[in-house]
Amino acid sequence: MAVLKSISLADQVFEKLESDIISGVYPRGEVLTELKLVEQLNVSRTPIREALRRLEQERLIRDSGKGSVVLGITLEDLEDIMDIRLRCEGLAAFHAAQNRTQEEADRLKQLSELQDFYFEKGDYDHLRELDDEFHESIYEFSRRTVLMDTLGPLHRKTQRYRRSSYSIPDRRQKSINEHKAICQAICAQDARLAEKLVSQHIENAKHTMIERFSQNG
Amino acid sequence: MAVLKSISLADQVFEKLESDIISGVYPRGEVLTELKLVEQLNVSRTPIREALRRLEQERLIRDSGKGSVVLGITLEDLEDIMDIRLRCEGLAAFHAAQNRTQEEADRLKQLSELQDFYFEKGDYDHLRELDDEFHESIYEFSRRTVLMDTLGPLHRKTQRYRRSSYSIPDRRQKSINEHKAICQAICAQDARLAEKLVSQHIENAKHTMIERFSQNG
DNA sequence: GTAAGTATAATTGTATACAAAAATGCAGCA
DNA sequence: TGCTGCATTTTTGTATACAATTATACTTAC
Repeated sequence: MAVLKSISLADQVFEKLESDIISGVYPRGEVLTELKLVEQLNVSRTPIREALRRLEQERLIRDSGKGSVVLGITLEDLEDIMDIRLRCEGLAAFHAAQNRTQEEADRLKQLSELQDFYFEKGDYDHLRELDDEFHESIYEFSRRTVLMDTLGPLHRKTQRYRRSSYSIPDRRQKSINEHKAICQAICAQDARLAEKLVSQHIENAKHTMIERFSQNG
Repeated sequence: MAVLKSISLADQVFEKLESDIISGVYPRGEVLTELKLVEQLNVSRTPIREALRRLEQERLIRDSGKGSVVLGITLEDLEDIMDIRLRCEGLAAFHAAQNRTQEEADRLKQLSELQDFYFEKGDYDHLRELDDEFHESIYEFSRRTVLMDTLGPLHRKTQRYRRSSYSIPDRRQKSINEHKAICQAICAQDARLAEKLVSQHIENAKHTMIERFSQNG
């Protein structure tokens, strides 16, 4: 039978806090003390401390000497994150086009088709999840650990903003089409084209996000 | 009197291990167990565990279930690191040129002049330290936390390779001159020029490093 | 001699205990 | 009333204790 790997409490706490900070459950400026988290999460301080040290390393919180201050992702952060992705994510696509296996190419094609399906159905939550998986897959298929480890966390940090920008019908349609073109380039192992298309895709996504959030404040 | 901030054991352990892994004291593949580190470093498991979790987050080690396996920085990693810096460090310089204070401009000018001085003296260890500080200063002066937090760790991870490439006289001289030009652009608040010069500088540095290490293996 | 099984070691995960530092609050006194 | 000083509480840093799991080695039976 399949052995389910038990995930440690420390990992669970990290994942929960990371997700809650990125999604805004804990707003910027909120102070997290170890004791409060012990009560909220019903685990001892040890796994909580390990999770906090990792969150610090990701700059999602800052140690203030008296509790950890939530930093989260500001609009300026978002702008820089998208600037970095804009410049580097094409590189991941370049390597992915070169290093992908046939199974991985099929998987990408499948993801692209599923996006069409859920778009027709109007299931936009599912659509956004597929968007996440599409980009994470490109990192993974590049087989470059530095790119994966650099772009992965940056991508995850855009979650809250991405969710919102997916509510714009026009952008939604265009994004799906861009994914389709990227998928074709990677399947055809056209590394240069894949690189160029991904850069353009991120550029477009950046402008949509920034415009949307610059208004709302 | 000046109050010396006491650094926690966990931070000390992290800094020592990070430095030792990056510089190659612990070679790739070596297994670090908590108990061994307890004996070597004479601290309890708690601070050691916190340091290990942070090193994992930086992908300098990997948890194997039975000890932490040292990953370190491979030549492929170096190539990707330099590719990312090549694309993004100019952006940091762009913001630094716009956001620098007068004191920071002066500091940069001072660093550049010190490099001339130690070059004349033939003190190349000191020269490399100044190189480090020059680049870290640009990240800092950009006032962009995402860029600082992305480029800082990547830059630090090149340390071992950088040290060695500084032993090439020709590159040493050119590097100093490039720094001087970058410094002038930032002082003149010419953001576009600073961006371009930094990109070229990293490109040159990358080629020197890769060439040098591709031979030696 | 080999294999199986059991006892033992090693190792990590989690909780708790204890210490030190800093903040808080309260009481007493001017 | 307002301030000072001490006690209390809060909070983190560090060490240790205990549990669970897995690897190791030894012993015994065949």
